[in-house]
Amino acid sequence: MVSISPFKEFRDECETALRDAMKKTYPHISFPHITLDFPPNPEFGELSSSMCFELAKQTAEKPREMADKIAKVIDIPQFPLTQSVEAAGGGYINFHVNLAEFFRLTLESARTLDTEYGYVRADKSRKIVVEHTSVNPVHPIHIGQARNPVLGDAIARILKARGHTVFRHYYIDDVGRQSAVIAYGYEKLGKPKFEEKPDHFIGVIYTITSCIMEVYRLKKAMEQATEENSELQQQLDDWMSVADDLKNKFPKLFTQLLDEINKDEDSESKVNNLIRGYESVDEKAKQLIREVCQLCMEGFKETLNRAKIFYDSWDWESDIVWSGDVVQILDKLKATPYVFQLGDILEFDADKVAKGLNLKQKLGLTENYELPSLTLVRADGTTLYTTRDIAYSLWKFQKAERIINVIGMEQTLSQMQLKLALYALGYAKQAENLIHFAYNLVRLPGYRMSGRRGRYITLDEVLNEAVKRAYDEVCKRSPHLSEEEKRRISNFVGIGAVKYALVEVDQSKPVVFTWDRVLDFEKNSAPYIQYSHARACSILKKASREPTEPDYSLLATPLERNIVLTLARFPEVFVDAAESLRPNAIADFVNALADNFNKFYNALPVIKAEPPELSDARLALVDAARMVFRNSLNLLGIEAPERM
RNA sequence: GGGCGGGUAGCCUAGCCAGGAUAGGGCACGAGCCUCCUAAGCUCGGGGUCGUGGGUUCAAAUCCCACCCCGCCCGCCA
Repeated sequence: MVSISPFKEFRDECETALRDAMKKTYPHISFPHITLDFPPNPEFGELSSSMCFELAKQTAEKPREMADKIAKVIDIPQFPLTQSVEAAGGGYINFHVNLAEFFRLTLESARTLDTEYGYVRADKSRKIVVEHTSVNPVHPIHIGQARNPVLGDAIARILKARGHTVFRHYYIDDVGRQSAVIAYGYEKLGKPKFEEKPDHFIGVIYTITSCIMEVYRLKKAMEQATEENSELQQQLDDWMSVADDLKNKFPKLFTQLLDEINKDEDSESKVNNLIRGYESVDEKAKQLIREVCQLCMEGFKETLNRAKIFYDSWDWESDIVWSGDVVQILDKLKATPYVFQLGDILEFDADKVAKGLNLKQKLGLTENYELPSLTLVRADGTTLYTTRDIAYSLWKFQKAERIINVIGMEQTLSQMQLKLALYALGYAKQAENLIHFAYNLVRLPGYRMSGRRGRYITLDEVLNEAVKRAYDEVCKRSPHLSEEEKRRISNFVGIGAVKYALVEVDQSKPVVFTWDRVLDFEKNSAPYIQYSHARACSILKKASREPTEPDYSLLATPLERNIVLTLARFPEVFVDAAESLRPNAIADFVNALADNFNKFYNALPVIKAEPPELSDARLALVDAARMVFRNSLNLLGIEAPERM
């Protein structure tokens, strides 16, 4: 017999047993749902119910008396996976699994399903767009942003394994002010050719240009201020110190850009002209901005490919604008009662939608919280990011029935406004299927990373350092390997370590970046898990035989029990991770498996175990563990190596 | 001021949605383990007011209320 979810078979047995027993012993008591938990201690079995504590209220009995009665009437032979049932403690009902049967079911299921084991298909396969990364092409991807592609890629992989058709989209935000600033700087430098990685060079130009312009703007504002303004002064001081940094780091570029920008009477309006020109398909602006963005994107692709993160679609924001979709959506919005003119600008009344359609509770908002309105169109007629995102979202909904936007939690409000705009337009179904997967920031100790200020550690640097550190480790541990093999291993170890560190923590928690954290090659890290997988492979390779005559009743140690329970639960963990969008649940799970496996590895022989039936049973166990390591790591986009 | 998210040993973290038996791990620290399938490993040890105070409950890290601390958002930025 093969099960797609072995532990669930046992769980279902326990549930059926409890229902049957309740019918026999307490036919008149109603019990809406049966809860089964993992007991804290192996002596309490593998599943346990505390339902008697609750139900005892309806009888006059003590919970323990009820538990005794219920346990007594359960007909064990009817349940092949169940070894015994007993009442315990103050009123628990503990179920002990029939281990030999359970080993057989779990190991044979894994063996049969192999690359599919654990990947429980959803009842209904959906088309899902996962939009992730979408880093603006104005500076290299930094480690703060890198949490996005790693999480997004894992989510896409998990949903695909769940049986959905997943499209991974990258939204290239080339329409806003930032792209215009970098394009402006790039042109001022005479569209230089450069040797280094394009996104890195563009990041420098962007930061310097943006900084010079910011200093100008603030100085001007100070001059115009009638009285002393300490806030402005503070901002100016801040940017002046950024300018000093940049001048020291890039003296030639800085001076050159400063000179060129000085030649313009009003750099601000030049940039604004670019923004306007780009939106209205001015050929020169179009050519210039596309060129810069394209260059930067080449750099991104190089980095992301290296991290084994791929996309199905690269969506240019400008295409959405130029196609007329944005204007069309604006017209439709104007026809609703939720848009109003405020001076020269057009506003969207998000609160009115929430109130009018009675959505506040549904959106998790308190009734008296007033949602801020959203500016749709600037006084100069250009649109804003979220406005364009409305059109983009509807465009995505042409491809899929559900959209998951992997976007930082600082954009919660605008994502909410976006959703409300869909409601306002009458797309309630789409609005409900628009999911903001919000993740918390990655910070450097002491300060937040800032692209504009050039304060960041790039993903490239982190990957390089990780691979380098991994290389040193490989040389230390496996000096006999060929140079090529060492390089190959250090590559997947280093990159795996970085990805694992970013996916391991619950997405709602902030992560403070330290090298220590990311370059951890010990327990609770990708290398630790990869190593465990490699160990399993190594045993199987050395054994070089199939487990033809396993006797699962010989697997009697707690170490073996723990492994099989973990393996059997993988499908349930997977389903939860997929349904709740919690990739870190997979990371947690596979790390726990590695713990169990390494303890087993250390304590018990496999190949040399006697009798051969025990050796075969252990081989089957190791093989199943190998598959679950591999299948778990696949979900996280981390390589499962056969040796390292 | 309002909204959202977070607060679990020196540091990091799981468990919280669906309340149950002794709050799991990891790092760091101390003591051990390679004639034996890979020591990126294993064994043992100390280390906890689960932010604070109330409430609900037979039972609260978990649910409710209030408060405190940290972060983010409330822009004609994205």
